[in-house]
Amino acid sequence: MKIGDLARRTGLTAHTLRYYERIGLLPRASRDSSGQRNYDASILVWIEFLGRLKTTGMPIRDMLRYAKLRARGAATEDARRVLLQQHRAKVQAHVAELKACLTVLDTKIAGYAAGASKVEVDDDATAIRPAGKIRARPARARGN
Amino acid sequence: MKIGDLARRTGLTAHTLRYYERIGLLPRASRDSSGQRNYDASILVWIEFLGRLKTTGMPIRDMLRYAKLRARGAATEDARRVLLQQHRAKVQAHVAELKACLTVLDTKIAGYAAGASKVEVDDDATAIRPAGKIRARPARARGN
DNA sequence: GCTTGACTTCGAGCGCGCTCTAACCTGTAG
DNA sequence: CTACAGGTTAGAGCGCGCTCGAAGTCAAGC
Repeated sequence: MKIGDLARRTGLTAHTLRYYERIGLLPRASRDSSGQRNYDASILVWIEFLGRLKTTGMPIRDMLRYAKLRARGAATEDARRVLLQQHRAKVQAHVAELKACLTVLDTKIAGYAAGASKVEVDDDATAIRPAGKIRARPARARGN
Repeated sequence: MKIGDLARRTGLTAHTLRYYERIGLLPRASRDSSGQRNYDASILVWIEFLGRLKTTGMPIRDMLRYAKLRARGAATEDARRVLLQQHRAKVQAHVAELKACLTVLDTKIAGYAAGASKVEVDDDATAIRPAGKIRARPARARGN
């Protein structure tokens, strides 16, 4: 499979696929006689999984850590499981947060629908600092 | 209330608060005799709401559209309701997507936990292109 | 008077995740 | 032989949402 086909199948652009290979998210694809990438269909599974991680908000650097563990084989399965479990917890927390926001949105929408310039809609007095986001600045540590 | 206090109360930095004012997300704060911003406590409600929008993934340019409608008063309530309803739908869809991803994660984690290098964990053959993301490039239209 | 700390404006810089351009190469159809 | 589609690389550029630095002002406390 050539890069254009893979692009069509995954919904990513060829540019993005090359970019992913460059940074190590995708393994270096084998090349044909004229240097063009030739993909095995099995890559689709991996790319889809990457898509899930991306959808759930995992930053590329973390996907990269996972990818590198994966590349090192079965010995890293524990580490990978831990990584996914931590990510899962974050996603779950985020879903809960979103649901809370949804009810706030619903309240506000209901206010607009019912009130029609009769109720003071802009002041629903909920407390600030909703879920303990204490501004712990991420500390920008790099180093793979 | 001075900007530092507001920063502490909201969890945003003073830098960010000034930035928000600059771009129009926050109304221009009144200044005291020496030019320092003096905030009314009512701003907290608005900032919290902005936080909800941000948490739910609304881009700043959309918050800006909402903020400008809000600034124009009660006549824009219909438009604001529509805007929030559209956003709500997106958020709900995103939550559904995340939940689907959670079950995928769970499957994979379970595979690692049970298998321990006995099952082939890296090939759960789910179909690619999970939720009809057809690569409609956003079309980058600017203009407020 | 002097230091300290919190504020002001303006504008540059950054991290992220792509996205695109330029210049070039290759295989196939007409 | 020519045209064209689609591939290659290296590297620059972009949109987003901040984040920070420089240089200056101001008020309070010692």
